[in-house]
Amino acid sequence: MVTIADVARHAGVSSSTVSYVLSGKRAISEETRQRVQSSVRELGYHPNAGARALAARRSHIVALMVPLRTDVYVPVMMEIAISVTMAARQHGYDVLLITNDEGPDGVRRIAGSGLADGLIMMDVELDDERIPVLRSLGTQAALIGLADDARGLSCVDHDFATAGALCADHLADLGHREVAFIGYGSGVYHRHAGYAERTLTGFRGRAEQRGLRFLHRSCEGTYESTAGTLARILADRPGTTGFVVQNEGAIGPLLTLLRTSGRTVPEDVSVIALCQDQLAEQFAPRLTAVTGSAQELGRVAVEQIMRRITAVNAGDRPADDRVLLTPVLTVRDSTGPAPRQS
Amino acid sequence: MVTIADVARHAGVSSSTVSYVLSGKRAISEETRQRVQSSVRELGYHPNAGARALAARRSHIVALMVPLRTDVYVPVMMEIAISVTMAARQHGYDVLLITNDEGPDGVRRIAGSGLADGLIMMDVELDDERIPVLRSLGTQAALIGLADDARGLSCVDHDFATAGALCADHLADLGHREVAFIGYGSGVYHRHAGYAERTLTGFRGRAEQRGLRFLHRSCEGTYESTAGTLARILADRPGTTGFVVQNEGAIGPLLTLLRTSGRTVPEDVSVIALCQDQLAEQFAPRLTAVTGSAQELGRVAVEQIMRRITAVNAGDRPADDRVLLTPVLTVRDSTGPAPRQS
DNA sequence: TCGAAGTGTCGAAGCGCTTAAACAGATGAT
DNA sequence: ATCATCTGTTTAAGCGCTTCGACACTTCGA
Repeated sequence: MVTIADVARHAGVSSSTVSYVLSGKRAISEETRQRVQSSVRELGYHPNAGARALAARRSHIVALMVPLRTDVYVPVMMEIAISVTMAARQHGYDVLLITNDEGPDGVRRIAGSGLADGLIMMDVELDDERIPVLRSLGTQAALIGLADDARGLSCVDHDFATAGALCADHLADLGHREVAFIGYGSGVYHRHAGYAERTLTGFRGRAEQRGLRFLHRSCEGTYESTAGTLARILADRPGTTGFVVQNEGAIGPLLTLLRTSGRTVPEDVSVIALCQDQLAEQFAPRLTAVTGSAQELGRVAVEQIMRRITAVNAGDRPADDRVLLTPVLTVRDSTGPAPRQS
Repeated sequence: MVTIADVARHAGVSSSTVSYVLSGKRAISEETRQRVQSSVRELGYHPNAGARALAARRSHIVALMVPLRTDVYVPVMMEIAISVTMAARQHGYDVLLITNDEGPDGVRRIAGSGLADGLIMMDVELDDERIPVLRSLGTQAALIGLADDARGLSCVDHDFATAGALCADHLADLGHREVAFIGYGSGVYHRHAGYAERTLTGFRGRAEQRGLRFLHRSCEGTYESTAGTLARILADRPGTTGFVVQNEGAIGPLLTLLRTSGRTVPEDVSVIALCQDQLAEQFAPRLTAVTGSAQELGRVAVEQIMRRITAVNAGDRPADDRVLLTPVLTVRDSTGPAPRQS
């Protein structure tokens, strides 16, 4: 193993000089810097992470707490995890993966051991028991999602209310009058009312403004439950011509069911999905969809946590921050003008 | 921050005694142990990770290198990542997430800095350039997937050949004579011939044994490409009554296409998917599928890496290990007896 | 009764790094 | 010429933990 002392010897300087070259925390003459850097390269030196963490009291690691649940669309979580990892690397940080099931004790463990300098939490519940722990330990954290009480932390999320509103606008613009919103199963609403409810609220508000008659039905995302949901909608409102689908699992079944019931998309009914573009492109017809970038979510969370860590390190109190990312509606082949009244 | 010295003072012993209580590496009287442990609890002591890593030369972290690619079914990767994390926790280990794009330098960085005691690599290519680096650095590693040359490492994977064979057997048992295998896009075959080719080989071998006429067509997994693939199959072999689908993205489109072309599943044609049970259950009809457990994959990889780390720590040479997990065929509603000759 | 072996605990060195403080030498103002 | 200032480098003190060897005490066989 190559140590900083080896590099120092090789470059003919003291080890503190090597340290200062690497951290840039003191002025070093150009000539010395060059010499040290080439020694570093030549010897293949990598600072020992443990020693660095111990001496500097910073681990250069952020922890990412991911949910175990599978009712949220999993590829999105993976995309976030990966974008967090890559964004963190840009700052010289690595990412430690922690599962949600460790709960508040997990937070205590990570903070207590100094394993991570900060924490990014996904799938935060509105009244999450980890949040008070975070606050009492003074641990720096960024949430992906919104918490009830976000004092002492930074948050980032999609602007789901706007996403819902965009759906309502698009259908109204196309002349639809009766529309249905197919949401998540009731579990999701009860738990982290976050995105599910915010989308619905945004949709409802705009739908009312635009004079749309609308229906909201929750749906578990299986074929059977989608069939049941659709049957109820069509029984209650036979004139429904527009569908907004939030549950990714319900999309495929819905399209199949509409087809078998003799309804053509988009001539007879329009369908908008709230899902990733990649998924929207996979169906036939390709779906008009409203999406926010999952990558961006991860990137912003990393920026937030880095800003907090930097502030603390400079002796400042980190500023709380709250970012909502604006979603985008992409028109594809599943939405069209409302059919003429029959 | 609570240190080991605080605990020692509180319990009225020396800090080395506390250390031995916690590690169990020396005999400690029952009475002292109790006293120390209750001090630990009372003070909420967590050993400082950096100091521990520095002194013991073990970080208690394993790195998990995940692919950036999205052509592999993403939820499976997430499931593996999570099961790795949870299994590692059982051994007192945490998991560091590294993206594939760091390549061999990533391996050097992790090994050189002592950040991780071992490495679990997913999505290994047959002739992966990280493997020689691993070997030259003496880094302990476990692969999820099989490499060309696995000397010096442990591997675990599904037994895809058996999975393919199970598909052939099931269709043959049901009396089908002409079957088609819908594989991945050609990129997957060229890159990590691993699972794609092994499945196909297993299928082909058994199909020949059982006297099945079969066709293999690659497919990108989009609606359009599935449509093209199916059209070609039906043009080349109009009598095809059995389908094996490996590309998860092609499943939905295939079912839709079969339906629109007037073929009923399973009365006219049988469909077997090579995919997770969860996904297989989502379609209508629910699909007969062959699967191995992704969780088990992660668990075994962790066991392997732990065994290697323990061996190295004891001064032994770690034994190479290679595990293939046996897949299971679950019969559901998408396969049935071959239709009578018309 | 004595030495050997075993048991339980402690002291202290050291893991590889960061960083405050000291220091040497050059530069400039007086 | 003298002192203050600045620049670039070194010295040395830890960071909190593990672990080796030492030590005190008990137990046991001869």
